[in-house]
Amino acid sequence: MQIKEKSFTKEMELAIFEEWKKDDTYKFNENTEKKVYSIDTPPPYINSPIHIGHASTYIIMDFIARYRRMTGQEVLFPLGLDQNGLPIEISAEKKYKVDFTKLTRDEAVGYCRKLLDETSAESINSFAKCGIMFNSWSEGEKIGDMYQTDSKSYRAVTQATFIDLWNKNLIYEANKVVNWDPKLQTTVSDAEIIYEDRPGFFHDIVFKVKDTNEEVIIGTTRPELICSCAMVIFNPNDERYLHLEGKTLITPYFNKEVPCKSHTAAEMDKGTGIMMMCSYGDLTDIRFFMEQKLEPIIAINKDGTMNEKAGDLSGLKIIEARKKIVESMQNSGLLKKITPTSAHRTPVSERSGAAIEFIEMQEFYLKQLDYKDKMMEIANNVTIYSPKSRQILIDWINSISIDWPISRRRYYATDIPMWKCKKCGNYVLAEKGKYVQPWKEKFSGTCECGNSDPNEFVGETRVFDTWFDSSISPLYILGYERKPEFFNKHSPCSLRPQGKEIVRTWLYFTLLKDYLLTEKIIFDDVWIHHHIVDEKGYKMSKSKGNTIDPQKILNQYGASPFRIWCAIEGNLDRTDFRCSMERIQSAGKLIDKLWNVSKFVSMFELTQEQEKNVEPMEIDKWVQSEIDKLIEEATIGYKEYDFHNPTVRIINFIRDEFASHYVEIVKRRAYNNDPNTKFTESERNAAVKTLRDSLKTILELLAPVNAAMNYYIYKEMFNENVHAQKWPTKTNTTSTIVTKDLVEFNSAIWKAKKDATLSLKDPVKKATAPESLKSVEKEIKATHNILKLTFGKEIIVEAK
RNA sequence: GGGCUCGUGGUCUAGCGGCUAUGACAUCACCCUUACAAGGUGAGAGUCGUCGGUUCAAAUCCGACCGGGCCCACCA
Repeated sequence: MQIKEKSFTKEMELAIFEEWKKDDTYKFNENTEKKVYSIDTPPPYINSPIHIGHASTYIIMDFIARYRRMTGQEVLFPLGLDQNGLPIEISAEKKYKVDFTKLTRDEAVGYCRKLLDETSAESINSFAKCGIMFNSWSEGEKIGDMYQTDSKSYRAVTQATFIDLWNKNLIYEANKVVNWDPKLQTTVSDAEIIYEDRPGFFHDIVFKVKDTNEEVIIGTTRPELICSCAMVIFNPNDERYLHLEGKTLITPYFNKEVPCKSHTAAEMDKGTGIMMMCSYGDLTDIRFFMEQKLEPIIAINKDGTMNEKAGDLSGLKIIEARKKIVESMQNSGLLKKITPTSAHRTPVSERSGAAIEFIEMQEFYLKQLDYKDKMMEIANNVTIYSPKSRQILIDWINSISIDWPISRRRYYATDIPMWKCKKCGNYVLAEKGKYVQPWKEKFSGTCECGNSDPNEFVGETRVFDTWFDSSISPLYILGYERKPEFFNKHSPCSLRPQGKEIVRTWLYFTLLKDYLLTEKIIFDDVWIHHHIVDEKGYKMSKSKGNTIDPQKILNQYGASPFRIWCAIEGNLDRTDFRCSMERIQSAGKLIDKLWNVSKFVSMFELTQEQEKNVEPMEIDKWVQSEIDKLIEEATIGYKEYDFHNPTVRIINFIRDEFASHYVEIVKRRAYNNDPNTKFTESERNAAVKTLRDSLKTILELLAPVNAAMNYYIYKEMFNENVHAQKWPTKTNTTSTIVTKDLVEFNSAIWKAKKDATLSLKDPVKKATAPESLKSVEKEIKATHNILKLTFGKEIIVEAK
């Protein structure tokens, strides 16, 4: 069919996306004999609409999926939605203006469900509008179906992995100092802590030496912790305090005796140079207490209030307690002065913004310290694109110092599947395969001690860290626990695509947990992407107001320019993309050429009879040999997740070689209606066949990126689905024409005509072309209307 | 504070020891040419972040510094 439309519009595109949703091409066939290429797509949080960073990275994943499908692989490209954890709860609390700590658990869970129902449709729709084709758009149990991490099925698998790890003796419960978020009332992992510069104040308070009554001024930022002070230290080189070595000091306000020692942890130029060690103001304190084998005095409760250890500060919140003790000490002269510190690095909960407190809690841990060497080996062996990102993972593994705390005291997450036997105090586990909620379900079974009375078991109320769920996504999508045969046949997962900022969380935890469960490196390849930043190179954030809504781009330009932009802007695995509407818009113009040249080529068709009667000329072989180079570059590039260089090459080829030179030269042969230059029927047919074959290959090569337009053209011209085609292979054609000679000669003619203010149709008096173009003599003479054409070393053009 | 990473015409990008540094977008000039004015042809625009070093030769290797980003960290 001939293409008539002036241009490819976003309306045509939307119609195609709707067609695709019904197209079996993208569905996943569980019983396939093909090699499976599985993509562990990052399940996005859908508590807010997807932003431009999501859109861009999923578009690149769609490139990968489309390319792999064409190479003959069965592509597993499922859509997952992450619906567990604190972000969901916080969004729900905000949106419905409720406080979960004041609700029943069922009510809290209800609000989360409500939020998720209201927001998920919008996100899913945005993906579709980008032309991203997942295997499925509805939730289900089949491989490739959309999944949600809060579904019964997913949670059952999460629970099963816990049961397995518990039985492997890899999980233990321990009373340890944890990072406590007093606002959310939960333990948080190191990965969920950020450090903020917050203003602080040194409070110079007065300690007294026990026997001499000498006053010692100590600077502290946490005066409310005086009650838990267990020692005072100064630097061994600090002559101001050397005489205090081994003395006993009396704390102010609480009048408790504490030892005074020299220790290198104290720095001479910080504060007053002498410091009190409390349990626990910060991580220094924790390490110090462990080192000195000091008994901690925990004075802060889980809810961020002081307890009875703090004397009359008991019951007050930390800030209130600080205020009270400061006022009181000021009045009694125990506090000399307050000076602001330079910005004070404060550990803050990433999710809630509350300052982290360090308290002791009973939590479950997954062993990871024992596996650091193994993890390092895995980090060194998994294939990472770009290889430079490997270092992020290695650095993180090196810095791990505690086991992974996997339990949380929140509501909307996977429930820990166990009960405690009231009789013997041991834990009993749920059976694998079914999602259980021990906090509202009774245990039916028998404890090792013989207890089988359902009322004699206490259901666990804690839930899992959200990374405990997300870290099994590659297992889940490959049917782990649910379809063991499929899983065994098709694991490990082919690709993990993800952002560099979650290497230490999602990537690390997945490699760790899935190794502990399967003893495999769970991924063949890991593709780590950088970020979409604003025009000036700054990170986009809602608070800065520099975010770009992908809907705006899609509504204004459609998906095609955006997809092209994702490819041509650079390699996202190596660099950030600066997002500008202007550049996205102009990216769209780059492929107008493909549309127009397709319109031209579609004017020519051959009958079956004519197809047999072709005699390629040298220029036909030349364009074929150039396309061979493109095939090679695209194949190598795409395989290594480089869509940038091949796309730029293909687009440039279409315009600078194919349209400008090949099409210009053969169009007279294709029309073959110039009485002065007649071609034979088989020469004419060769032109048409080469035009059509070349375009066909070009469309195939660019199909992963320019998915919709190429689909449209291909269907019109060749009546097939380009995305279901076999990836093109080289024809190994050779040509005597030197590309550079051809391009330079044509350019010289065009320039000469322009300089002589001639029309392109006007004749050229005489010209000398490079020797390698001798085989195209007839055609270049006709193309440029050259009256006298000779060949030599140098290009000479005499226009008039 | 430490580690990693990036820094190439106005903007983005290729190159990662060796011809006059690749290409795009934007800018300017001219041009309707049997696909294309949402186009074509051509032009201008860069001391390859800065400063040193290695080399016959450096955008490319090394060091220091500056700037962006990510990650980590015990400053009372």
